[in-house]
Formats: sequence, C-alpha cells, structure tokens
Amino acid sequence: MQPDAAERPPAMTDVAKAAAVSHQTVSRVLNGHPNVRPATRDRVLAAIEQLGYRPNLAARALASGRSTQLGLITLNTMLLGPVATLYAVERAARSSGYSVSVTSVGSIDRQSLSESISHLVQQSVAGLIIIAPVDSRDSALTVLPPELPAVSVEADPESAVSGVTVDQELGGYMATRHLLDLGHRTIVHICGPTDFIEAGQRVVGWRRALTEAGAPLPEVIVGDWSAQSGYDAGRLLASAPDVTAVFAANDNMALGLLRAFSEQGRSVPHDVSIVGFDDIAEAGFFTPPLTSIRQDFAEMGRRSVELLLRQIGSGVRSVEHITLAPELVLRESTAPVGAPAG
Amino acid sequence: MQPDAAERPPAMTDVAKAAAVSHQTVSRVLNGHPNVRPATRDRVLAAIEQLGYRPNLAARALASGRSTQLGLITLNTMLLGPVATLYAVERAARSSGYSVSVTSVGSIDRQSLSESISHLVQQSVAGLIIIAPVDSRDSALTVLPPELPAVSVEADPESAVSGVTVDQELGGYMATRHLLDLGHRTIVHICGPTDFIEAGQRVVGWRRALTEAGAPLPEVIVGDWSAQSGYDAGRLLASAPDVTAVFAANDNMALGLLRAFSEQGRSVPHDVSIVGFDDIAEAGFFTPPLTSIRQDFAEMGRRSVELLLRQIGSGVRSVEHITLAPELVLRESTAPVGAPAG
DNA sequence: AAACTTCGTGTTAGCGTTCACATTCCGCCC
DNA sequence: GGGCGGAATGTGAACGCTAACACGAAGTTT
Repeated sequence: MQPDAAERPPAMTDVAKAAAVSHQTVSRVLNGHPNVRPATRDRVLAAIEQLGYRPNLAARALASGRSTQLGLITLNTMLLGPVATLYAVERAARSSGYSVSVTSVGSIDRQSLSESISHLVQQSVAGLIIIAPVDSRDSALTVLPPELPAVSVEADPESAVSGVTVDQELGGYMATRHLLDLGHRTIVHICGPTDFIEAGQRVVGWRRALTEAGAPLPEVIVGDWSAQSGYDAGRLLASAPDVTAVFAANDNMALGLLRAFSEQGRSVPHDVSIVGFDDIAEAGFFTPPLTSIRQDFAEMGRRSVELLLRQIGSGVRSVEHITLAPELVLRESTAPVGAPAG
Repeated sequence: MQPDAAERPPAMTDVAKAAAVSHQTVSRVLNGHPNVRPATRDRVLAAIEQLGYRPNLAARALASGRSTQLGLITLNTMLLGPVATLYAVERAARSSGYSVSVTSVGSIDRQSLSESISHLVQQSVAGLIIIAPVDSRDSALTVLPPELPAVSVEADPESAVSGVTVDQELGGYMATRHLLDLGHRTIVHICGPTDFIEAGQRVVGWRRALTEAGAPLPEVIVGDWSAQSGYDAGRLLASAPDVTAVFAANDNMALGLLRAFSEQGRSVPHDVSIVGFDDIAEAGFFTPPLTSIRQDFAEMGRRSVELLLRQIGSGVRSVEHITLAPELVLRESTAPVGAPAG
C-alpha cells in the first residue's frame, strides 16, 4: 500500500506535469508573460482549473523579493474616519490583488507606531498605509524605514510622507463661515485632542473665518472626540449666555453638547446653533438633526492605495499629497441668530 | 570598485557567520529549541541584535508549511460589534505572535464569503476568524475548506464551526423583562435584518419574556440596524397609542426611534420607554440617555483568538462554543408605566 | 574500558516560486 | 537550402528558512 501522495495542495510542478509543460511555462501563464502560444496557455489554464491549483504567495514573495501584502496601521477607535478608511483601503487593495495586514495602535506615540511598523516590516509588506492622524512635528513618522513605500491618510499635508487628506482648515472655515452667515458673532469651538493634526487645522480654519469677519475670538475648549467631552464642554458653556453658536470638531462631541444644552434648557437651534464634523450616519437623527461637515473617507482610502501602489511600482518613495474638499451638510441644528422657536 | 554587497537585509546565514555558528543553530535559538549552550545562544542573540536581523516570515512559512498569519473576515459596517471585535482580535493575535489579514464583505452571502475565504486561503493563513454574523442555516459557512481551522464570532451558537457569542436570546429577554418589570404590557420589538442570526435570537428572547408574562405579542417591526430604519419604525408607531414600550435591537435604531418620537411629541420615557442594544459609547448622550444591553466585544475577540490558536496548535478542527452573558445598562429612557413627567 | 546514551552542533535537502540563461523550434532571407 | 533571428519553451540555481539526519564530544552505563 502506497502512502497517500495527494496530501499536499498542488504546486506548480503538478500543474506543469498535467499540462505537459515545464513549471516555468506555468509561471509565465500565471504572470501574463507575452511569449506563450495560445494553445499552450489554454492547456495550462485547464490544468490549473482541473487541479484547483492556487499559487503559493509565500513562495512567490520569497523568490521574487516582493510581496502582495500591504500593511495598515490605524487608531484603535470607533471614530468614523479610521474605520471607514480601513474598509475603503481593504477594498481597493484587494481589487488590485493585494491583501491588507492590519495593526492598530492605542495612541499615536512613537513607541506604539514603531512597534506596529516593525511587526509589519517583518511580514515583508510591500508598503504601509498609516491612518493614525499623527502630528508629524513630533516626528513619529521618522521611525519609518526609509526604503519602505508609505502613505499616510488623514495626516499632516506637509508631511515628508505622501498622503491623502481632507482640507481640514477649509472644513473648519466652512463650518464657521456658515454660522457667521447666519448672523452669529460669538462662535465657540470645541476642538479635538491637541496631538491630532486634524484638530489643529480645524482650529486654524475657525480662527481664520472669525478674524476675517472681525468677530471675537473666544478661547478654544479642548475635547477628546468623545460625546462625554462634548457634554462637559456644554456644561461649561451654560454660563456663557452670549454664546449663540458652537462649532464642534466632530459629531460625537456635538452629540454630547446637544445633550448638555437639552438638560440646561437651552434650545438648539433656537438659543444656540451647533455644527459638527464628519457627518456620521446617525447625525441626521440627533435631536435636532445635526448640521455637519462631511469627509469622503472612501475616496481617501482609494486614493491612498493608488498612491501607495504607484510608489511600490516605481520603487521610489515619492512625496505627493492629495487634498480633498469637505462638504457642508445642512440640517436643523443651525438657524439664523434670534430666529423664532421652531 | 566592488558592487555594494550590503544591499539586502541580513539573512540567517549572515547572523551565523557573525556568531561563528551554523545557520541551523541560529534557527534553533530563534525557535527556542532547548539544546543550545547558553554561551552560544548569547553569541547568536548578540549577532542578531548587532545586525538588526529579522526573520523572513515568508521563508519560514514556505519551509515549515505553517504561517503566523490569521485571516479575518468582517462585515463592512460601522456597527460597534464588528469593529470592536476586529480591534480585539488584532490585539490578541499580535500578542500571540500572529498577524491579521483583514477582508471585509458587504453582505454575508455565499459568494462574498467564498471570495474572501479564497483570498485568505491563498495567503496560506493559519486559520480564519469570521465576524460576519451569518445565519448558518443558509450554510454559507460550508464554503470553508474542511481542513482550515476556523472560528466564528457573533454567529450561530449551534453552528458546525467553533464560535464565541453573546447570549442574544438572554439579552432580548433581559431587555423585555426590564420593561415588563416597569409595568409595561405592550412591548413592541424592532428587530434587525432577518438574515442576521443575532436579530432572530433577540426576537426569541423578547417573545419568551412576553409569553412568560402573559403579555400580548405584537407584530415585530423589521429594521436594518440603521437610525433611519428606527426612525421609520417610530413614525409607524405614532399611530399606536397603546404602545408604551419599545425594545430596539440596537442603539442606532433606538436613536432613530427617539428622533421620531421627539418629532411627534411623544415624550421618552414619560409616554414611551425605550431599550436599545449594544451600549455604544454615545448611548449615554442621547436625548434621553438610553437604557441598553451591553456586550463585551473585547472579550469575544480575545476568546475567539484563543479558540483559534488552540485549534491551530492541535491540528484538528474541534467544535466548541463559548457564550458570554450580556449586561443591562440602566439609563433614562425607561421608566415605570404612567410615571410623572421627569 | 568498550558500548551505549545524551547533548550540542553541523550538513544537506527540500519548501514552491522566480530569475537568468540555455535550448529548441520555426519561418524567412539571401 | 544553409544560416539567421525571434518566438516558445526548458533548465538550473537561487530566495531564506526548517526538517531530518549525521556527527563528534561529552557523560553514563555495564
């Protein structure tokens, strides 16, 4: 009795034998090499089909020195941006024949980032997509191996690493401008954590709109993206009756704000107008539905993969930045100053 | 002028040379093989350190036939469950020396699932974690290669594949029981999409609590997890004044419900009590703060990795199911029937 | 003291690809 | 019709690692 030889999955040589060609010809068919006679190609394809052959990517990576896997580093949060981008990246990568190895970091400090990177480098990923919206000034990105193609998403548009971003400053400007246009004068901003590059840029946009309009420039209230921090900010603002408008740096904080104002009997938008940021799916169902700034994360994901694959293809780490425009979504949390109760 | 030989990263033989041993000894040190003299081990470790050597995982996978990569299939949604589980899985896997290759599916049909699986199989992942809470009755999981270790999360607790789940029926029962205890009699349920196994189980729990209490059994309203669908359900319920309590199968739908009731002047919890499910971070900041059922996704993620690694280690695809208990989180969206306005 | 063990280490042969080069085939020109 | 050139295919050696076995130097038994 012979030992069962069909135990391991078919390899290229098995296909070659079945098609009566050499393994190299099989390889050529697989990689779309031009010089293969159509008849031979068909024979090989038939053998592949019949044996259920699948190329072994580990072997391919070893032999060729390049892998078809991308590394993705993201922030471990439920925020729309990172999550939506992750899905978009995965989808785009897969449709280009790449797979995505994901790593998440709890915070964007140098050490976590460097741990994640080395974990991914060890898997010999072909390139890195970094969603963590890290502030490049603390140079956490300098831990990147200089040869490794990399793209950042939602990061510093001035960074030394290629990246795709939404114009956060413009977003902040648009939100504030909208409130100014409604006649508001004192517009408070609840910003995100200071180590988030996006948070800072929204502040800049807000400030620019205010100075441009000659409006007062109140102190920024610093939140942490959470509804809780928005709520806390809202309780602070209860004792500031001259504040008729608030621009929250994301929708979650805006939600907390709405909650706090509701508890304190300050009606939105009658007494106070509120604009959020992100336009999460639930924003339209807050009480009241929230005016917000939408970012196209799906597009960012796609673009970043595109950028990365181009770098991988060319073999050089080019620096290129793509900036997308945000979009104002009007709902019921904003109204002209002094408007009658709705 | 010689060509630069230091171009490629150091390999095992380089370390071996530096430590004056054979590459096999380096391999032994790396894999914790017992029979290595401490002095030799130290010498090898020093060489590794000095050269900055990192094992090439592709080569290791090829030579050993086993990889240290897990495949993860998840649903492409912003729902708390899948996202939180994904992060927990990644964290647990990494701390056990594994990496996670992620794939997302738009829906849980046979074809998407099978595409994802074959994409991951091709990368020769050591095992699969499937978050898609697929109904096993349509046997979408039968596309799994029978030899591949696999674990499902949030899936059918009776499935032929090992899995970790929260007791959804109990959750549904607890939510409904809570409302019954407050004196409510007509408790409507807005369930999730029918192809979600969890949705069905919550319905069962709801129904059991009602029949047990001899309460009427209203028609289920079918939603799709979105706030919009909760909102639509809420508008339907406007014309049912005998309904004093609603159990929504997730917090997003509960949010839509709150919105609809607010628009129609039905006060929560004075006129209607509402219970949600998931306890998302924002639930405490809804208007009013939402009573909900909490699930420990982090624990599910950890447990599922544990289960999977055990299967991989033993080499057999055992079937084992772990069930965790949900937890009721009381807030302000529920009150005794006929309670005075708060 | 010869003959086993055991430990520590080295040697060799794969794993399934791709790459560089060698070879064969065939049509075409002079 | 012999020689040429490009298209089609084959051959052998990597890639960096692990597995299996071989081997010498100890220690242990008889």
